[in-house]
Amino acid sequence: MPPTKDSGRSNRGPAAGPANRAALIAAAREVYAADGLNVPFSAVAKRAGVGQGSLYRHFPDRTALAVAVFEENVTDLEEDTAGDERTIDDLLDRVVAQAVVSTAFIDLINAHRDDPAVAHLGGRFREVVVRLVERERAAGRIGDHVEADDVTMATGMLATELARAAPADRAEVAERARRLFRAAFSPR
Amino acid sequence: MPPTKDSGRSNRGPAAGPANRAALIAAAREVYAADGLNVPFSAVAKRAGVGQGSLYRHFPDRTALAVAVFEENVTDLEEDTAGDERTIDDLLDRVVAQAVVSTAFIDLINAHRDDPAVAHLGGRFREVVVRLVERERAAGRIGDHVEADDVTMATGMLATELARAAPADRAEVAERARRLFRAAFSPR
Amino acid sequence: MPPTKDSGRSNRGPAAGPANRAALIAAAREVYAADGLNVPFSAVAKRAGVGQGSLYRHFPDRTALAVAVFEENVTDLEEDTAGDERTIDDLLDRVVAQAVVSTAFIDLINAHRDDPAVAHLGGRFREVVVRLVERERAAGRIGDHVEADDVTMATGMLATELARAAPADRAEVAERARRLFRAAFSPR
Amino acid sequence: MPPTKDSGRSNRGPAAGPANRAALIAAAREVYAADGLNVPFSAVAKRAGVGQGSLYRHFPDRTALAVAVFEENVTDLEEDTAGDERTIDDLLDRVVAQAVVSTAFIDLINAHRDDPAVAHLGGRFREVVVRLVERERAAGRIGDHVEADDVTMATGMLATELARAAPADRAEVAERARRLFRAAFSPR
DNA sequence: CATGAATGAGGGTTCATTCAT
DNA sequence: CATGAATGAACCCTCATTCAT
Repeated sequence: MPPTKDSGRSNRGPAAGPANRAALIAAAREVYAADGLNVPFSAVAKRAGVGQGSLYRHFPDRTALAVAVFEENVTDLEEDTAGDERTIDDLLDRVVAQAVVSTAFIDLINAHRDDPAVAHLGGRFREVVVRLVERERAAGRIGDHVEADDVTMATGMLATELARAAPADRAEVAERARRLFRAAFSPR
Repeated sequence: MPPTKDSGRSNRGPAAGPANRAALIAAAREVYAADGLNVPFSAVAKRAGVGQGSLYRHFPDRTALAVAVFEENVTDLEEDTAGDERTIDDLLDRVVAQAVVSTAFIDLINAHRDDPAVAHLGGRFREVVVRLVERERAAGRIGDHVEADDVTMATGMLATELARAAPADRAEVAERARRLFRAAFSPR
Repeated sequence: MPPTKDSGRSNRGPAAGPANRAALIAAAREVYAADGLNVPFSAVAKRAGVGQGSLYRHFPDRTALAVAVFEENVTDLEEDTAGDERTIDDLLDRVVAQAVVSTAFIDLINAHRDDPAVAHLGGRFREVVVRLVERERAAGRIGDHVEADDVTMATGMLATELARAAPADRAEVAERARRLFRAAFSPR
Repeated sequence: MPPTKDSGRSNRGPAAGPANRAALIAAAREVYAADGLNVPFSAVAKRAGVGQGSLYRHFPDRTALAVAVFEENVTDLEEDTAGDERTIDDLLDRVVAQAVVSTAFIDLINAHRDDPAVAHLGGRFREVVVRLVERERAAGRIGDHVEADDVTMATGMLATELARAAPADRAEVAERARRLFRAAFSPR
């Protein structure tokens, strides 16, 4: 059960902790984007150049890792939509850019809606959307029939559709989907 | 009278071929609807009351089985939309009723768009949509901006969103999504 | 996920089923006796020359395997004690001969006393003891204070003590323990 | 006054050495009694509120820890049986109270009978038993056939039987076993 | 042509042990 | 000298696929 030998990169010590955590999050992003959501969990550790045990220490399960990944996204998003200039279109832009990770998160949210960490994150995301919708409605850029939950749902659909498409088709898919939602949201 | 030995359920002989095929398709529908898309492939055989070998004989891989399942759906759909009374809303109704299987099919289509059987089936589905869109547009029930591919995409989004939702939430999700697409398609 | 190649001994077909089952039981006996109770479960499969999957098919968990092993012992025991000549000493002889397996069974019984298969087997064993105790008491070879449960407990203690001892010490341990129990059971 | 920075619980410095040692021994007692012998070794460190490294520094392996734990028991026992009033029954009382830890020790003794620390401890325990047996025999409370090794063996059997039993059954098991040994040891 | 057992690679998770700080 | 994160081998179990009967 101990490492049979001292094979290669050894214990870098506790100092490596935060770096490992960050590496794991980055690796998760890359691996999900490259190989989809069904990669072995351990592939994340391998990609991060980190032992299996460290992966489990930092993120006891898939959900925890997804939460960490998405937490960065949401934080970015909050900062980015803090000002008054952001629109729903900007939100969809971001979704397009993060489609695969977003889909992973949405799947996990649906599977673990009771997990408090997940719920909290979902709440933060919804807050962003609420603010955007209010602002856009006030500006008359979207119809009164549009609710925040409609935009949230559209966000999920867009992400999923992109994650599903072959990379070559993504631009076209994104364009079509966004036209669809623009039509759905526009004032009547 | 031929000897009818072994009237149990073992080897029912060659005559069982077509019956087995049908049983497998039905079983696939049930199993996917009940337990989602991640059930072991072998669960289909068990549910159908058929040996593993027969499953593989009839359907060499998951795609082949999904194609067979969806083929029945498309055939139904073609028959059902042959007349003049069917609308896009009716199409979405059917999608709602078959959400989980539809999602499976969509995933497989995306993963095997080169498989001729898949392509053919996709073509048939698209034909149905084209006809519907033409008719609805002629009737002035949808806007001129709506293309068949928009409806196809909406179909996939709806199915996926439903397959993803917890069973208890499906009614609400379906309602919201359909409102969204109605708004997107309505004449301006 | 499929066998990468056709590496070595391939599928011997369903006919190998019963033989595999028997081989697994025999292997379990050997492995437990040789390496104690903490061997990896998979070692049994390896020793039997059988795939992991087959082990799990025949015996879904450790308990099921232990039950099967001990079932043979109990059946033997029942047959052997059917006549009138058998004594408690003979029972202890058998325990000595099967010490390690007996210990495994006792441990599992204690861990899964609710498992019906385990309970049934325990009941059969107790029956044998009850018969022996009645007969011995009638013959005046043991005291009236001796209950079947005392003998059952002694049986377990003897087995465990032997399983624990180094092989070289077993004869001495067996001798001492049996003297101890003989003293405990003898008429006053 | 020296700077007492970091009064939390991190690195308490060299002074914590003996305290840690004692905490680990106490933790081992608790953890084994509570969760049995198969807890992760690291659980002891966690329970003691001490780093993994300190556990390994003080006790390089499981045996070393078990020896330390049992050493306290034996020392207590020696003190307690120094006077003239103690009986074998008192010894068994103590075993009952310490069943799980005793079992752990017995297993380790059997696995490492060559380890000098283990041997020494075993010797001390045996000394206690020898004294008790002599005294009890002189008092006519046990038969001449009883040897110290018989009592030692009974001790181990009792501990094991208790450690094995479900907590709810322990009282009954203890009662039956002690009756058995009393019968075995009583003068003829 | 059906059956269903056999196979074994692979992914999940745990935990003994080491070692940088 | 304490800390506690890092490591990775090992075990568990599942399930896709094959193939003797």
